[in-house]
Amino acid sequence: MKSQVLRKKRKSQSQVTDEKRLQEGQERIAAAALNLFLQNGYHNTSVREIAQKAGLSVGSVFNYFTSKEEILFFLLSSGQVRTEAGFQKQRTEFERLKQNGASPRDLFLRAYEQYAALTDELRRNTVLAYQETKSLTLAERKRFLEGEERIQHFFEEIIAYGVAQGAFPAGNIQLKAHCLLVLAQSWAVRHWALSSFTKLDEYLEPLKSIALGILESDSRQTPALVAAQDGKDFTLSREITN
Amino acid sequence: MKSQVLRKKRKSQSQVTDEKRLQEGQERIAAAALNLFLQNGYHNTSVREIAQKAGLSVGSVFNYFTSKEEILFFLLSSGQVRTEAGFQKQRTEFERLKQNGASPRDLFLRAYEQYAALTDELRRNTVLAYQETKSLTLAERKRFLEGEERIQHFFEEIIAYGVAQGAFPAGNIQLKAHCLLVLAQSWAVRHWALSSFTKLDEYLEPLKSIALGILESDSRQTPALVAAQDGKDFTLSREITN
DNA sequence: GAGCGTGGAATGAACATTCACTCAGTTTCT
DNA sequence: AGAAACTGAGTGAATGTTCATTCCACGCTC
Repeated sequence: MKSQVLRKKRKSQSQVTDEKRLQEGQERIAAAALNLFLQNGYHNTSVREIAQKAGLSVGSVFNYFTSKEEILFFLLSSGQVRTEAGFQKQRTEFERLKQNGASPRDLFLRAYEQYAALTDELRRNTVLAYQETKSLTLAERKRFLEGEERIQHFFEEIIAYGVAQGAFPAGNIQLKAHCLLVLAQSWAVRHWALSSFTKLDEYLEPLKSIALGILESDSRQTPALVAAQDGKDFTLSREITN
Repeated sequence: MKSQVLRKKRKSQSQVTDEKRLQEGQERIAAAALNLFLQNGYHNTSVREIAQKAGLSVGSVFNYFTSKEEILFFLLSSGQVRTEAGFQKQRTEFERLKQNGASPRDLFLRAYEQYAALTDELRRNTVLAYQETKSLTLAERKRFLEGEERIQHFFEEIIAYGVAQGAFPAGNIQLKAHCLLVLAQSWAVRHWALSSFTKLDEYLEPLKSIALGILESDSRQTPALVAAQDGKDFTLSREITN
């Protein structure tokens, strides 16, 4: 089990009071921590290492953050905040373009480009989030998932709009939105497998036509199954569920 | 930094000698550990908890594994081994079907189904692998990535075959294979976002037509960009690279 | 300008806790 | 009885956090 109970209010003594200095210090420490976390993982990184990398003493770190955990929060939620900001921007632009009579296809492409740019920019935070959610409180974890859900819903909306306009065939909208998000995120998460792409744009360009392909596919019609022997015969052992 | 140095040879005393008993014990402990690791993460799980869940004392755990880390290795590489086994099976069946003159489309669908079944079966191991790679030696980490690369190459081969046969349009094969794998894996990794699907088959059926859509799309032709203001204007701050 | 007082910030040794791992003794099996 | 397996209190190392002390920049007084 774990602590995750007492999120104590900031200790009275010895906090850095100057707001600007505090922020700068936090950014500095967090930047050092992000590198170390990505390299070695949260739990394999000691506060001493963070302090050293940030050019501070151990004690000072705790003038800027009340706990090591808070550094992780800071990193993850700053990613979250920026995602949210970008998302809001997308939303308003979407409405604007819609009013201007943009085609569903263009609406989608624009939104998808923006989303991809955002995940690219926050690539490192995203990877960290995926790897370290287990180190979060349940509540915090939920918040993160909700953020992503909101974005997925947004794409579902865009698709639904296109369907309503007759631009895309009907089909499982949730599934399509899921696929689109996953493919965009895979640029961050599975970067290593995309050796032949160096810049986001190189990846995004061909991805866009794939994405359009997904939108235009009718995922209700199921392709014929291949007749073959039982596909599970390489099953080896059961797993215990809890 | 970390330990990850001394992979000591098994201690002389008090190991479990009976091979069968040893294996059963390991499976039992590993199963308990997998649940805990998935629930709380590797580092937030103590050996005591594992022992308790497995119905053993702490000491006994160390009769079956020489370290906590070894339990993690066991879990990850048993997943790896099973993936590899399934993969080999796929490969031979692929050759067989190809000899029998199966269409590229059917060849692909069959392989994709099998791969999806495999990732579904090993869902929990896969998630663990994604979350805990940071706890591995560099060498171990590399091994895992190589395993996945091999599978991606396999799909690239299948696609290339289809292209050669004139069944699929040419296009960026690496990218397509990447997308296909990511979508299949997302069933395991992003399970929570697929609330409306309860069984793999429900997900796989519509996914197959999406996958075929990807294969049949020509990802070289780029869709027109939407004219709009700079898509990066919600950039907020730089990240430090190391 | 020299001396002094003040308080915010930095420091790192010390503390407390957690936890992987050991081992001497006990139980179970044959 | 003897071997094999199990047990759990004990050990030591690692590490998050604290806090008494030091440092330093600034303003005040004479």
